[in-house]
Amino acid sequence: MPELPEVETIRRSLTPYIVGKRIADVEVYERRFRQRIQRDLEARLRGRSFRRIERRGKYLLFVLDDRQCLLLHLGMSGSLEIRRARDPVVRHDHVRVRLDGRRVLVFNDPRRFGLLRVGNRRELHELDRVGLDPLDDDWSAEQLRRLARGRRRPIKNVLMDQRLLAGIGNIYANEILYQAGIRPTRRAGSLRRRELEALATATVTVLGRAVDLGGSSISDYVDGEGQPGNFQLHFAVYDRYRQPCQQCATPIRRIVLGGRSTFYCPRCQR
DNA sequence: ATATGCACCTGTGTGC
DNA sequence: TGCACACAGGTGCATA
Repeated sequence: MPELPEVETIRRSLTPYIVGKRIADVEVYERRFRQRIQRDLEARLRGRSFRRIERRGKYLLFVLDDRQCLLLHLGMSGSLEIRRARDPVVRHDHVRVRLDGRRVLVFNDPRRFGLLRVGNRRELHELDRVGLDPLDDDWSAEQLRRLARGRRRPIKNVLMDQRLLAGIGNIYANEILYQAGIRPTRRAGSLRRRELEALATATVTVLGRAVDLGGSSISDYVDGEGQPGNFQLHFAVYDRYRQPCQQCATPIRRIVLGGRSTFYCPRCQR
């Protein structure tokens, strides 16, 4: 579910509830994830305080006061929400972090594709493999050119490769390519300088706009306060198979690329 | 280097 | 109603 804009929205919405707060207690109800939740996760968290929340691509990093960090990935269906400590535990609530007082941070994940792990930064090697963040200040067409040069893969696959660019998933790859007027199947290495510039710009504008709108809520995504996002109201192509392109009215096409549904306008994207 | 398929899971929508 | 099936925001691995 969550891509960069949703993860960033969650990060921002949780920050005021989390930063400076002490962890009064931790309850784990389910450890069977793709990567099993550590046996001593509760012990490592209990009594610690949160310094800040960082984001790297689709990962959230909760920095604690003892050089340890809680690394979290929401996978396909994960959510993080602040609730009242007395609220009932519901289906697929797997971890509850009780903050002092009446609040609790709840990790809920029906499909259990998420990841939750405590360690110091060098132990969290998942982060070694995440690429450039397109919302960082140093992101540029020049950077994108380096990533695309010589590659024969479709540009959409390059955008979604987390080792190259961090944070872009299926929704935003489709939307960014539409905004840039580039067909998802184009070989990355074949893009002209002007196209790469348009693509680098589209990356920033689309992701930025999505963050401003609180991300996309298709069926179930909500931020840390339970609020849905609104970017789904502005999809140009994603999930719009056969619907008219908003610029030229040509029906949107759907193909499969890298096993993922891919949507584009055959007229506006060349 | 790259492409494909599958595995990991549950939930939802569709057609019969 | 029930059932089978396709598909879903992600990632990692095995195989070609």
